[in-house]
Amino acid sequence: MYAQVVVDLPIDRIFHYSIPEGMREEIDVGKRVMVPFAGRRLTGYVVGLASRTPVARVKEIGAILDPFPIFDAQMLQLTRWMADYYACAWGEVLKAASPPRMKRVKRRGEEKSVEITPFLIPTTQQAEALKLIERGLEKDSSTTFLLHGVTGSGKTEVYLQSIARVLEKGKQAIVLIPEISLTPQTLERFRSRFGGRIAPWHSRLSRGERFQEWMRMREGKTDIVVGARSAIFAPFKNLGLIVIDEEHETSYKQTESPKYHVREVALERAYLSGAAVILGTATPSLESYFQARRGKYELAELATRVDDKIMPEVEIVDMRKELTVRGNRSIFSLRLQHSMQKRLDRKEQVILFLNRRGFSTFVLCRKCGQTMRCPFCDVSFTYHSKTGRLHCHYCNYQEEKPQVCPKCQSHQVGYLGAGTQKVESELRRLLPEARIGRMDSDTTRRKRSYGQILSSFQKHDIDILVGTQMIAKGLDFPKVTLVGVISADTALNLADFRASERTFQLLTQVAGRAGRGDIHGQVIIQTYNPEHYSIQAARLHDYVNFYQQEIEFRRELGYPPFSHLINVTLQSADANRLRKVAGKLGRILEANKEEGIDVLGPAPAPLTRIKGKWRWQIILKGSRTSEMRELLKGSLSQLKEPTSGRVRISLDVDPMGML
DNA sequence: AGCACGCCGACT
DNA sequence: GTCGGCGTGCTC
Repeated sequence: MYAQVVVDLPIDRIFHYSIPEGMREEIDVGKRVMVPFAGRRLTGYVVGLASRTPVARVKEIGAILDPFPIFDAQMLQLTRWMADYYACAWGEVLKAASPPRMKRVKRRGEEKSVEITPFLIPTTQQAEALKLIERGLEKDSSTTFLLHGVTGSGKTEVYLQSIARVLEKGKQAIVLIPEISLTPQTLERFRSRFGGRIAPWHSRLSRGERFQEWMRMREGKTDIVVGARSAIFAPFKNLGLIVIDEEHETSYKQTESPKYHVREVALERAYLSGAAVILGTATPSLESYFQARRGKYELAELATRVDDKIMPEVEIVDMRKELTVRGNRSIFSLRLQHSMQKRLDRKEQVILFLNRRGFSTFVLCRKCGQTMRCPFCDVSFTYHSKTGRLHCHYCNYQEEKPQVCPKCQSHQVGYLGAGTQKVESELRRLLPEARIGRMDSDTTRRKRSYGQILSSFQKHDIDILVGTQMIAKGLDFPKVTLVGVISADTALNLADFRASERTFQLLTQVAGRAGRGDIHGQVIIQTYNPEHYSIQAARLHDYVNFYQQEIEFRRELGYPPFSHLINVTLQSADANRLRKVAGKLGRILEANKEEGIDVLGPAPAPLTRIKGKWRWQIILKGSRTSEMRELLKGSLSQLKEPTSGRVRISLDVDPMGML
């Protein structure tokens, strides 16, 4: 007997090992093993057993690491599919899908008893969505539902009641939510309906807790996992439903290898196990809505908020006119200033959103025009008032702020472009009586500060909360009646085919924070692009309108969902060699490619240098990823022989952006 | 990924 | 003459 083993390295191959006498009984497919490999000891995964081996000299397995298989046949199939689709090694995927190893198992204490709250009576729209979903749950084959519901329309209630149906049938459910919204409050909402049958799964769990939860799932002591991306690998045997909340979130794509998108993995797992999938969002990704339109997904709509709360009123302020017509130099338009004052007078709360942290987003010499840039990255420095220094947001390098221009020695160093720190300080000047809080990755660096800021906002110890991305999603504070977007243009100006989509999603999500209580909400969006369709559609809360314009743009340029992209990034400290290698790979790809595949580039990446490494990229565009992967595989092996070394090449299948 | 082997430049 | 840079290939 020989074990077919995949190792924990980026080598997509199977290696054979002999099984020592004492391990014959214990060895099994799906268990982890310790194996000798090129003079090292590595973790391996047994993916098969064979009576013969094609290899002349095999080594012996060192140890068996699991008392029972951690992967069943279906999970092996799923992970193998991922390795193929994302062009990475099986071992990397298996590693990402593995529970932690535990030496000794501690029993955990008393189950906390939880009060079970009853299900709410669904609204007419929720009832219709549920009826549709229930029909899908009856089937043995997998169905995907796109639950398109405006912010505040009660999508969670639909999830909860769908899950209840699944449990009734003796099946299990996976609920995926973005890490950022995986708060104790969210978990509580699920716990209060399903009690101890919930397993939480997020990055703040310790190894022991993770292992414990994993065991409880495997042993059938829990039926529902609520967690971030990697919860998709939950060891349920009879999976009935996968819910992906905020389906459009970019954080569902893993940024490190294996660079998988959990939505695609979920669809594949659901297909293998005959489970249903619910993709819930107020702003579907273009891909998902496109699939719903062409009948691949079933579309369920929740068009109004629960209790018929009306959507907030969205006003757009044209910042081009602010200075020229109204003589206002402030980062706050007069309209926003007046509205904030009014809300404060009425003892209501305000959220101000700006997707850039720091004080000034660039520093330049007003005399010679020199901008202060990170010496290691191709980005301008951000000035932080907290430290009084220049920070690079890509490599964390910091410098003292210059007293004089390093190029021309002029004293006229200017600080331009506002970040959240600047918004906060300007706000203190403008509204000295207001209590102001700020929430961005600088103020939430300490573990508990995220919850602390939110709870003081909840208690109304804060009147105005200034923040980045992280305040755009999911927050539900009834006293927030005004949301101000300081600049809608930051995402729009990126050289990325998803710029409009991101902008629309972000604006819609932030706008959804307003008017969740009894008072009608108001949203003010400041922009230099007031006519842009993603801004106009957000103003009208009109997803379909946005979709129709954006899908035309994608169709014309052949971008997703009309094609797939593979982003090939080449990195090196040696700029010249990098350019040569990139050029060579580009020529090989051009020469080998077949009809229907476009090779874009090679070109310097949008961020030409990060942490001292230069970056070039080639983008493959085509309708069949399998052909594109074949082309890459062949071309990379041709490139291997004469050059390479010093140049690192990484692949990203279905990248979220071009950056 | 890491580590060994092997081939060309500058050094006690 | 050797030491050591890195480019290349292999790992059951």
